[in-house]
Amino acid sequence: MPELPEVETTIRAIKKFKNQRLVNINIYNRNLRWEVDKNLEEDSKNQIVRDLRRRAKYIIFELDKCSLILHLGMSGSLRIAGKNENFFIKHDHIEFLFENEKIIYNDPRRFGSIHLTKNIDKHRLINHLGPEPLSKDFNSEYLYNLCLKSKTNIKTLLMNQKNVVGIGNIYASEILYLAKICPFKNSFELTLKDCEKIVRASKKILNAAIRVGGTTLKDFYSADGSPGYFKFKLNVYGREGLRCKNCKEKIVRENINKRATFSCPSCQS
DNA sequence: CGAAAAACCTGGCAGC
DNA sequence: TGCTGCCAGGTTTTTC
Repeated sequence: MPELPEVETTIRAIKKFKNQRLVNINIYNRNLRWEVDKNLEEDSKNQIVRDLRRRAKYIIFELDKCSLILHLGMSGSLRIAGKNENFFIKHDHIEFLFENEKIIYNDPRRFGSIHLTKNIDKHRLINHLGPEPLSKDFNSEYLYNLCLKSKTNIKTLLMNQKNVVGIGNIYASEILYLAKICPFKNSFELTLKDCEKIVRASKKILNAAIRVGGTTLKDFYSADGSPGYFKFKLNVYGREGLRCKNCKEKIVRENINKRATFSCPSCQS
């Protein structure tokens, strides 16, 4: 479910666990995207959370001696509960126990993952990632150079985490609509000006989504239980057949790499 | 090498 | 009320 804004929203909701002691971890199902390491609980328990941050779509707990890397996959979410609350929901897989409360990881499709590492920058899930879209490293010159070298379409390029992180299927459509670029456009045909529009649209859309707590289509909720309201600001995603808010043309839905892709055939070229 | 397709899972929904 | 097939917010692995 979660793209950058949803992960960022989740992290903000659990930020209060920074400087708290991670007393222990309970794992009820080790069969996630990858099997959870046997030593993970033992090697991470009884340490202070020194920092709690996001890298790409990963949630990272910086502990005293190591880092925990958590990914929510397509359907994962966190929720906060009282330490002694024993209210289990189907697909609860992991509990992070703190002094007074716990964080529960739930994930129906089990595309998520958890890893423990001593050197996070060298970890295989982290070391190949591109720049953060909200950083200065993601700028029009950078994107333009990538576009020149790539043979694929611009939507696929934007969703490739080696190029830029955090952009998934929903926000890719929204960003390209705002930038007035057709998602099927060959990246090598884009101009520097086009790249500038895409970079600006990316930052604008992601920031706007973070501001309202992400996008809740059906099952995304922040760790404090609140939904995201960006659904009401979506311009194209899920709006096939409806009128473009700009030109009144009908929004179309097409597939790129088997993923639903939404655009206005009149505004985007 | 890069790009496309398959793979990992469960649940919900449309259609028969 | 089943059953089948398809779709879903992601990313790695395999294949071409």
